[in-house]
Amino acid sequence: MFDPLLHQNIRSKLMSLLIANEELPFKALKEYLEVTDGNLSSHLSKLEKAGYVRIEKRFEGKRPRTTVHITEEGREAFKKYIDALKKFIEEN
Amino acid sequence: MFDPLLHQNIRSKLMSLLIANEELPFKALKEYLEVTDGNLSSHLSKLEKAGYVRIEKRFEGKRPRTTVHITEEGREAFKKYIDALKKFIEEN
DNA sequence: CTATATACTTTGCAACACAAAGTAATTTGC
DNA sequence: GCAAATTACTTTGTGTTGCAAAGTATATAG
Repeated sequence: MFDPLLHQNIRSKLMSLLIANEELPFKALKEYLEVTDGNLSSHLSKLEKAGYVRIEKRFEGKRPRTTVHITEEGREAFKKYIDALKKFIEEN
Repeated sequence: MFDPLLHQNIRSKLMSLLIANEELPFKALKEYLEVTDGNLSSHLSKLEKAGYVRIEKRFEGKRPRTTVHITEEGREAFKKYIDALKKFIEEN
């Protein structure tokens, strides 16, 4: 079984972006993924709830600045997911 | 974007089985995939509606015998999907 | 000082994934 | 030989998802 949290279009790409970039702002993710604000927000909540990402809210001057970071748990889960995909591909 | 019809746990494996076996009976699929009848039935309908599989109902003696076959369209879609996965993996 | 923009979150809803119940024929036990 | 269990599915019901639209709150522009 592929981790159902990661075997999903937006979330698999989101995690991939977070692996490559230690810290990504909400807006950047939104643009890379071409999703609406609400959609991204709900996917992030789901990943956060699972402990795969950490969401950091701080202020830059007076504007809110939400950045997303992958956690160790998220990194491991993603690695496992990629390994499962590799195995799947080898069989096909 | 991964084909959302194929980027799903049960359906990606189902299609993989159909690629490897020219014809598979309902029951065999059910056992390989470890799903309930209803769940398999609905996934098959979805794939059939998309033109990815052909569902053949014939009688073996007097018992209904439903077998599932991949279509040319399904084969192509799966190939594209696998290629997309490969690309994704190479980047990760 | 109203109007537009930025940066999100909450709400609402259609589509989805799944199991449980239903249907129909068929074989088994007594 | 007929009730009970099995085979082979389909339909129904329901909680969960995925998504966009609307909402909130502050900030900048005209």
